[in-house]
Amino acid sequence: MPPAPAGAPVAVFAALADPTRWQLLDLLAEADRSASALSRAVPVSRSAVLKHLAVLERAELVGRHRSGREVRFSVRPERLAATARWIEATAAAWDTRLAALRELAEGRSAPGNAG
Amino acid sequence: MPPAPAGAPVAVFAALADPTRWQLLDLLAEADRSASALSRAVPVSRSAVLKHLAVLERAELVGRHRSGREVRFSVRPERLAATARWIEATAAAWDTRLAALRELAEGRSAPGNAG
DNA sequence: TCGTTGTGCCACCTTACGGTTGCACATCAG
DNA sequence: CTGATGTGCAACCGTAAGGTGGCACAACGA
Repeated sequence: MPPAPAGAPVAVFAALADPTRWQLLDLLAEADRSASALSRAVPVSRSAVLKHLAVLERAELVGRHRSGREVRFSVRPERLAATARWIEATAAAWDTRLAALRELAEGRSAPGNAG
Repeated sequence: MPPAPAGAPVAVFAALADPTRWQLLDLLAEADRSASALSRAVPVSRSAVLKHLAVLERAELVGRHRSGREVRFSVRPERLAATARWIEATAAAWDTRLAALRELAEGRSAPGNAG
């Protein structure tokens, strides 16, 4: 159990914090696409799409691979799964603290041996 | 299983996308504190702390309760746990798609019966 | 070859975000 | 009452983020 969320995957959260980026992830979850193809499916320009893709790539949420003259992007589920696990552990840590507090409030003056 | 991440908890991700906010969550995970107390523990002003808390509160990651003239803030693990579950499901959906694709690449022309 | 489509990048604009200071008002301790 | 501390705003500031258009060059198709 992680005692304290010292180094949170902030880059991943930041990447996930934009609705347009989720649109792109949505599209990429269906099928790999190029930046140009994506820009035709979302209401922003290719340049904007490219920037979003760069953010997602830095967060390791998407990958790229050439296919002829095209550059296809694809989702990377592992990073997302790892983040989910990390969050879960953090939530559990919070919960543990609150449960201990609740125990005190119950009136059980000596909850075992904690100092 | 969610077929597609249509409505992602973007507010939560945005709230989690700032290191200072994580500092505050860290502190609050230890014990409930007031905005003033928090501002003494982090290198930013009380106003900045207040703004961060407002963001976290909107994302339902923290809660508040008065204690005399003070307003104490506390972490809310459920929202975080729910987000973890949501991410997990999304990652699983991505993984499923990629696994199906991989199956095709394997050469198994008829992957069971999927349409 | 020539047109079309895609990439890679740059300069630019606008707004939201993280941060600050400042002040009026409430509340607790002496 | 008085001082100290805390809350609740509001005004303001600098920077980065999201978005745009444009252009040169590469690669595929007829």
